[in-house]
Amino acid sequence: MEDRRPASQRIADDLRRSIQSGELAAGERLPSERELASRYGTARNTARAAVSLLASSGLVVAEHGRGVFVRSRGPLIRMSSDRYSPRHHDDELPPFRAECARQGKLGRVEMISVERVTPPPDVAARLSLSTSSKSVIQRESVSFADDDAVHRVTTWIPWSIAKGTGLVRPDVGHPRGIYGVLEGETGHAMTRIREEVTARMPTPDEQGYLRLPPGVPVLDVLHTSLDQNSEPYELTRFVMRADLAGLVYDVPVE
Amino acid sequence: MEDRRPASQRIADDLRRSIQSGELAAGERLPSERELASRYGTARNTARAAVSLLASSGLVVAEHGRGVFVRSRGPLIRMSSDRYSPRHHDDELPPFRAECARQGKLGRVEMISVERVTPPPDVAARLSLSTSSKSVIQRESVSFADDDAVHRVTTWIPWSIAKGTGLVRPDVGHPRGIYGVLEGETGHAMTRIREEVTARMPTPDEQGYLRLPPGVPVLDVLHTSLDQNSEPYELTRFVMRADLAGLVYDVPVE
DNA sequence: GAGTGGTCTAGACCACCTA
DNA sequence: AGGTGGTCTAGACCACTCC
Repeated sequence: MEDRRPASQRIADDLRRSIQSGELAAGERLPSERELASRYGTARNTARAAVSLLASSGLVVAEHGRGVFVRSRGPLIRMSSDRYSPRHHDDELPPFRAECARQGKLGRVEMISVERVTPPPDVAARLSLSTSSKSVIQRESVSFADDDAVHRVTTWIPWSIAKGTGLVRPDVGHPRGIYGVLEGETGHAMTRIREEVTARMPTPDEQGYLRLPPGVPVLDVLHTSLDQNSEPYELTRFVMRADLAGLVYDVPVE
Repeated sequence: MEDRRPASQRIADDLRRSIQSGELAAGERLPSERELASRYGTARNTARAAVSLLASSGLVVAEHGRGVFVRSRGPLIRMSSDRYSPRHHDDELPPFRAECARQGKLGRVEMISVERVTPPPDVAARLSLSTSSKSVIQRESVSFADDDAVHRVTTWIPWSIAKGTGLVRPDVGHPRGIYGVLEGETGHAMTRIREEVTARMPTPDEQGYLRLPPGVPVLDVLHTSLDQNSEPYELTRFVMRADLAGLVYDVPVE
């Protein structure tokens, strides 16, 4: 009966197995830390270490005063590459809200700010701008599905393009949103997009405004729109909760 | 001089600030846990909790017996959507090794297994197969850049297609790899791809074979290849270290 | 009030690395 | 040998939730 593995890992492994086998179903409460400690004959801290291993890998979530619960993973909000397609120009709902509706959720977008700012270096580089002062309009918003913040969206448009359009104000007022304005009022039609996708753990402020439980990474998508001259005219960064949202690319092989 | 925040968080915040300001540069060692404890007048456990907060968000990495070090983040290995393009058919190096070379690294792929298996349900569904027994060939490999495991690749091909080709053996022996075989010997030409992208924390076995430090999420990409009849004929799952690799999609708006 | 997780203390011993 | 992180103990008090 050798047991070379540390007690905390043994407890964590036992719990993980119980979860994966379905013995502990999604939403169910784990034994309390004190219960685990006495059951395994360890100090409470040790049982607690085991639970926090599972928490930091996103398997369970602790609720203060209530217990530790198995996280449930529903279907993801899927941001598809065809969300910019002309096929969808006459849709009733914008892509995010349509996807939420498809899953029986209520989509909602909350505008945070619209400002003329100096672009961060990675943004300036992709828009072929010098990092000269206040050369872009920055629009920030947060998208919700049924009160869960799903992603934060930050859009940058060169001031030289956005100047004089409705894009400098929070309410856009165009049936097709900012892309409608960009095509209709400034003549930039989207012909290609380029999206650079990474994943990482959230920063503390992202944890804050997305209300992220520990152990949930974010998808970080840097989107560039190219116009009919293959020139970049708009950049958007999506920071998405990876446990609530995913990406789908459906593309031709060229 | 109010300090309502817990001491461990205060220490973590101070360290985070030092790192972000560059005061603690990438690769540098943090003060030891005992040093932090005495500096802040807390128990060692408290200082340790602070450090492990940073570790689980991927900012630092602990090395047993040596210290805790600020993680450096180099440029990512970028898997681009054009890696399947006919434009690259005559390239000297396959896409992964070419990308590594571009970054001065040595790319290498290690074959793990080639087996005839019963497909997992999500795979069977996308290949329009019943989950009947052993209906696919499964090929597994791990890709390395300079001794770092960057991603694990699992490919499934329906047995009805792979039967009788070189795909049932580990060494493929075609200049263009498995896609060359699929096009040349079975007549399935790739016309579209569909990639479903999510991110999550790794499972314990992924932590093992990718040698993942804590606090590093993985990108989980489920790739489907469609042939000239828009039928799926091959599926691949990439599980990628998100701190070493990213994705790039460069696609037309249709 | 009883039970839960959140934080903390002040020790201890072990495993690993550097010298 | 001495310093580092890894694990653990046996307590304590606090904050929150539920009844």
